[in-house]
Amino acid sequence: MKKKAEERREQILRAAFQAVSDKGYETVTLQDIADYAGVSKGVTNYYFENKEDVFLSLLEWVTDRIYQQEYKAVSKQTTAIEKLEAYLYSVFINPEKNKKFYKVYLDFMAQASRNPQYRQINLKFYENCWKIGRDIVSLGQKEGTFSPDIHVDTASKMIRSIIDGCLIQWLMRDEDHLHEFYKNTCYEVILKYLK
Amino acid sequence: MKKKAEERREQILRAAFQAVSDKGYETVTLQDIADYAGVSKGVTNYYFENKEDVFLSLLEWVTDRIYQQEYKAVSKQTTAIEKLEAYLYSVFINPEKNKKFYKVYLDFMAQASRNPQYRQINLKFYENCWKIGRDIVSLGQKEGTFSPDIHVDTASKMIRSIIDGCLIQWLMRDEDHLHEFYKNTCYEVILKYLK
Amino acid sequence: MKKKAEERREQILRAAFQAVSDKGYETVTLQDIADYAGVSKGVTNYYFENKEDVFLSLLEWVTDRIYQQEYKAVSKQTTAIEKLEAYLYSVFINPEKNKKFYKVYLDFMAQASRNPQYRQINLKFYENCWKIGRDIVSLGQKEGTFSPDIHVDTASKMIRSIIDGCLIQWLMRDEDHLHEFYKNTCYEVILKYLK
Amino acid sequence: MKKKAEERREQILRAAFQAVSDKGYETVTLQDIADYAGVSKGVTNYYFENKEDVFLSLLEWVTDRIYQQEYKAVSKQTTAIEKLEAYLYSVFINPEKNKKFYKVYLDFMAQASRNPQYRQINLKFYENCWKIGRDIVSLGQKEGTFSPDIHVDTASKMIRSIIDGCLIQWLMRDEDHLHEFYKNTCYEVILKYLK
DNA sequence: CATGAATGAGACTTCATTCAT
DNA sequence: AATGAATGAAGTCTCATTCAT
Repeated sequence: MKKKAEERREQILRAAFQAVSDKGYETVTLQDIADYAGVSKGVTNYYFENKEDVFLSLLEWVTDRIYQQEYKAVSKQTTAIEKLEAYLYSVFINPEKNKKFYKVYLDFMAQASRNPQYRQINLKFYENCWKIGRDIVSLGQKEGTFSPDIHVDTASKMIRSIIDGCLIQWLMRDEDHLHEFYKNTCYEVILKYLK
Repeated sequence: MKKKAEERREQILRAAFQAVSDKGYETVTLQDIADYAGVSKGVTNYYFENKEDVFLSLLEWVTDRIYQQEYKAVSKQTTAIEKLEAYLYSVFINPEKNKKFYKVYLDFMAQASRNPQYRQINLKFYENCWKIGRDIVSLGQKEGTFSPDIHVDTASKMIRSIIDGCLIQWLMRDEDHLHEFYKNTCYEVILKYLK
Repeated sequence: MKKKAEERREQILRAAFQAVSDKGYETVTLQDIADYAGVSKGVTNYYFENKEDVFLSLLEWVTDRIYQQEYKAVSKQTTAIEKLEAYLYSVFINPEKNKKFYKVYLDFMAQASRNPQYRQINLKFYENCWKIGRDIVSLGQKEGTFSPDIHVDTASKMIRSIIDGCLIQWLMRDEDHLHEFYKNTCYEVILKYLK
Repeated sequence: MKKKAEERREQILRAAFQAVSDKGYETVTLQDIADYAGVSKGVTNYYFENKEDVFLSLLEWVTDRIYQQEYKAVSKQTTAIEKLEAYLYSVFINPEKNKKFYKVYLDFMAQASRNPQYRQINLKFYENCWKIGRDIVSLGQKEGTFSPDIHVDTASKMIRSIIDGCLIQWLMRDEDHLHEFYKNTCYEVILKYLK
């Protein structure tokens, strides 16, 4: 029953995601994760090599999920503007989810700044995000919506930089009602840059 | 001699800065910090309440130092463009120093996402950065260099968001030679936004 | 089918013997034993009460096997000297097997020094060995080959002491080529003692 | 105060010796050792790298102490026979001490059979014991007490083999009153071998 | 019969903190 | 003012044992 095992792993990762978001990367214990998952302490070590393995798997799982959501949202739209908007609405999904993810993501980036394994996984996430950005910008240029002077690769990097910069600042300010402000302003800045 | 004590504290904070940058917020031990400072283990507990106190003091000290540098650089210039450029050159000082600071800063933001004390200190840093931004944008509007439609407060937030977003992405990519790229593109994006 | 079960137990014991020899009494896990036996983890607990039961059974099984070999070898000979020689050749069978057995045997003796159950099983082994010794010495005295002053019981104890002492020292020195030396010298010492 | 630290280490080793003798090499915990030493759990890790370091130090310490005792006892005597007797009396010191040491020693030999570090330390002990044996045998040959045909190096190996063989068998039989028997018979066997 | 998922006790180890010197 | 020995809480990980399938 490979299926069962895969479900179990995901159950644990889901619990780990919530636990890390609540308590922080280094503070969270395997016991915490087990508690969140409603399983016994030993289970985590049964499905994962060790704590680090849980975290690496978690980073991979969570960034992949985020990417999938973003990709799906963008795919549904046709014009560059629609796609860009869909992308931003998908990224700035809502205060609760953004908080949950960016808390964890900040933890992981802090790790990634010293640990190549985390960095590697994050890079894969970046590549995916950049790809979305590139596609939107290319399309916009073909449509004539965006300036032909913009360098596509560069723009894709900037789009994600601005997004992350905005959401991190928003998170640091810890005021849910500013979410709308950052979403809109982020969109404006990107749009102005691309036109 | 209050002076002596203050020097001692700074000696420890300087060591802590390097130690945290090298090893990470949670990984670093008081022993590490003592080693980096070339003092005995007990000293840290003598000059600081506890580990958390060291870290809070460190965050305050390091963000203040960064702000002072940025402020000084901007002050020396007269036109808005010159000031903006000076600001960015001061922020993107060089790969080594950016790496050292942003590693620590990511650690602290990860903490701040859950701990109000860190958040408070970071907010003070933000306020200072925003003030620099506001002054530049206001001046630019007075000069006629920047668009009068730009909302000054909003712009100041965005400037720092874009900066942090770029430097974090740069750090994650871990390639020193990209520093130049991010500095330049960051400047372009901001400029395009303000004009 | 009682037979099937008995075979299964022996299969596990054989695996346990190799596993303990390789990894050591306390280090070996039930999983190791299962792996060596090519069966699943649960099987061991199915055929044995618990880990201790495996080990007690193993000690009994392995000492019995050793004794049987020695007994058979001695039985084939007729004179005391021949029997003594056969005994020693059977004990000092070859470096590989001696190493395998004495590693495990040392482990068990270490246990036996504190646990009466192991001690009991080892005593049974001793009794068997002493019996072999007694028979040889008695025969030798009847033949006039060995000194009539030798106390038979005492001699039987000494013979095994010398053998074990030699093989343990040989094992500790970890040089296969010394096997010959210890076998020959052991024989000489015993012979000199008996004459 | 290097002295204080050295005393502390010895205090811990002494406690570890008793604890291992009582509970066994693998069964004993660092908590046990701390309890026996009357100190807190952390102390053991303060004075030793880890558990293995405690045990390696213990083996070294205990075998050295044993050797010193034996050496001193032999040194006091003048003739070969006297020295041999003194050696054996020193080795077969009394049931209590022999039991305590050989329990621990069996544990260590079991380890040594797989771990070169333990083997190395034991080898050093062997060399010392063999040296004592060699000196006695050489002297005996010079005196004309022992047969000139005996090979000195070989004899020294055998003496320790017989001693260890006897004491291990004695320990396995777990009857204090047999101590006298093994001591005497061991002496006889060695003497007969040397003459 | 056999499997292997799940449990949870318990061991080692690290380290912030205290405190006598 | 400074040291570093000592404490003990807490976390990770291993593994014997149980039990549903």
